[in-house]
Amino acid sequence: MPSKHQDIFSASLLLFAEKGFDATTIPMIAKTANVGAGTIYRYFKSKDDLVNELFQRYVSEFLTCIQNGFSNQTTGFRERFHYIFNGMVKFRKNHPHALSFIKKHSQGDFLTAESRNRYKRLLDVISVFLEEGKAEHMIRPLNKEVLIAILIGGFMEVCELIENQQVEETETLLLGVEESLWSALSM
Amino acid sequence: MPSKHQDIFSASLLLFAEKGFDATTIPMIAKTANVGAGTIYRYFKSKDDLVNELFQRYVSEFLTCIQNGFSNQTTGFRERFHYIFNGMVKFRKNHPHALSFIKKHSQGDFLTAESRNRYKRLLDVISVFLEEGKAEHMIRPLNKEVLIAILIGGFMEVCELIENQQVEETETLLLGVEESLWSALSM
Amino acid sequence: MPSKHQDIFSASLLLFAEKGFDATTIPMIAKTANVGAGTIYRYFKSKDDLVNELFQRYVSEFLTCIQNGFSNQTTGFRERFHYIFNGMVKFRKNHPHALSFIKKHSQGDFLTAESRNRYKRLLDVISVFLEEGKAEHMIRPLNKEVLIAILIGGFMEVCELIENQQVEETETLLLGVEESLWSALSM
Amino acid sequence: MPSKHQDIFSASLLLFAEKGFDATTIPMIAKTANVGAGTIYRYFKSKDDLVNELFQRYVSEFLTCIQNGFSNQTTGFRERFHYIFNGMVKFRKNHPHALSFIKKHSQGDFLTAESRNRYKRLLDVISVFLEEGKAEHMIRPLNKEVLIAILIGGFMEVCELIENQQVEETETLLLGVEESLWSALSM
DNA sequence: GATGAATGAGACTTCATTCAT
DNA sequence: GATGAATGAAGTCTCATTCAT
Repeated sequence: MPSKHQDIFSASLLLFAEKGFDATTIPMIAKTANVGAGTIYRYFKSKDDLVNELFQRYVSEFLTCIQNGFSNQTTGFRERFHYIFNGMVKFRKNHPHALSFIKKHSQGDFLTAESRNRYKRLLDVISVFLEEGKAEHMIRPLNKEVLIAILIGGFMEVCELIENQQVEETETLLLGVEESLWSALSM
Repeated sequence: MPSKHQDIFSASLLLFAEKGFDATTIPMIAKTANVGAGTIYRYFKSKDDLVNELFQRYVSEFLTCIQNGFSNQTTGFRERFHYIFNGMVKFRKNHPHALSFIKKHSQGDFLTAESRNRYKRLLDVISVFLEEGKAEHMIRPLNKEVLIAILIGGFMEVCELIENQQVEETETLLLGVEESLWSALSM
Repeated sequence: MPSKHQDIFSASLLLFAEKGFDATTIPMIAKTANVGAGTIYRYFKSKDDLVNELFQRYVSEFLTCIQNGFSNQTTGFRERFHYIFNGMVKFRKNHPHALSFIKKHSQGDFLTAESRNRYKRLLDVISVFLEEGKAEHMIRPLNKEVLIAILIGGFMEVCELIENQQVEETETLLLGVEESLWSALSM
Repeated sequence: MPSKHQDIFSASLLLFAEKGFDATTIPMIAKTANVGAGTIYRYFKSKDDLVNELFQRYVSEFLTCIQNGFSNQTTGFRERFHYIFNGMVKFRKNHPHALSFIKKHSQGDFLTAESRNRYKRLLDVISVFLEEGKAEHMIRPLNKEVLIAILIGGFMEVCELIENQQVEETETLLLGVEESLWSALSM
């Protein structure tokens, strides 16, 4: 695997997360990645292509992290939520900036159908959990989109605080946030 | 009555909320507002100026909506929260797209010191409520930035759903969201 | 004669002389003349038209001033030069900024054939004097264009100094300049 | 050898000299230089930057040409004037259009402090010569600004004639002009 | 007649993308 | 394969000119 590809990926993630797609220029990425501007076009067809590949990759990894919790086949909903939350936290740790990036770009006009699909699949996995919870009266009887909005909206906002270093990530903090979000969802 | 000014304001709000500052071009705004591109510059010094005026105006109105609840000098925290939430809901109704706009642009590089200040003042008002609640053990003992992130992050995300018509705004929905968010904050 | 016409004329002269044609905008002229921008178009077909009318008028007046000296039918060349020089000085006094204006705009692309013609006629009058002087070995045997360049170039440059108040216009100064320029021309 | 840089420089010099800064557009320069419009911005930060670089370079070269005459440490004023004049002529030959350019832009609003300074230094060198000459009663007792205006104003105007091919540059012509200007300055 | 709000052509400038080296 | 100089489409903004009031 050519290292340049990874360098470009990392630089893009960082810059897109920080400044957003439009405010990030190809020369910026090239400089941050220590490659020539033209080199980027060896690995990605276009800037749109680059952002879509990034988006798809990190959305998929996020999904994986969340699903890893499920594979345990735990039964209690509170426990399943714990695994989901843990997955989200682990993802955030393994991929700093990735959540900011996903949050900032999930509505972008540049996203392809495939990218939107991947994102939808991510939300679907959470939906399933929530719907099952609703069926067993463990989760509030709210529209699943709304529940996801509260969960993801709140969590991502907290992640941005951490990534912007406005708040320090501690065990206590995470436990508190987890409990808060669980309360928001559960009956 | 300077109708054009209002037309430009409305068109900008709509487009900025939908596509974001960078992805919205002056010709787009002009076309949506049914004015010539040059006309925009009779009313606003620059695109940056326009976005800042929009931002300040709606942040201030948002603040007003929230503070109107307080003037009642209610004592119970749950009740105070109800008024805050109501203020937010009323604001959303009076100014469709304004919340999406604020959410999407509150971190923009183009924001002036004054704009950032106004936004900070908005958060401060909520902070005061939360800190008082924490002092009386009504609100979870989490960092206030985190509490705000959960409250605002969740609420704004729900608003986007409504504005994108992915969810219908009903009395039941709002009550459910209010209860969910209160649970997220309260002990 | 409507006073507005004169107001616009004066304001234009001042601004064109100071900043040049391109750097002077119609709104600037309107403001300086205390009229609306649209009013200018009642009196002049276009900005080009305005600058051409100004140019023609002041070149013609300059020509008149110079020719007034000749009408005396003096015979000595030094004396005729004195009258020419006096005419130039008088013109400068009656029309501050007009010489700067003429100097700065005599090569402009916006000048019409008629404007160029008037300017040429001005130079021609001086040419005649110089050619006659050359014929009588009173004036240096240089190309007439060159003699004019030295005379007009030097004189105009001195006028700009006076108009920019880098030098005070005194009797002594004028006598000195006249003598200097006569020496430049005469044998 | 960055040929494009030179191409842009030459094209700019030509167009600025002919039409002036304001009337010269970037597309014009690009077309004349046979480069894309964007290319100009690889070499110059802005149009203002371009004109200032041009100005400083040619003013400095002009100064060098004039000072080369002085290094001979000649004693007679007439002889020193000859070297100055020769320097000016040589500069004109090496850099066609540069004198027209300098003349037309020496009062521009776009000039930076550094550009103005360079120009002032050029005039200062001539001033020193003139002041020394005045002290020894070789040069007319006129304000030095006025003397410079006559010398430079006359010379530059003649140069424009040559560059516009309204007059042919011959040895005889130059001797005549030199003599004429010397007469204008000397007692 | 007088005004100035409105317009859009065109200016300067940026930046995604290509291609010769 | 890697580079970055070169390009031109497109963005922001200005300003001569028009026209409803």
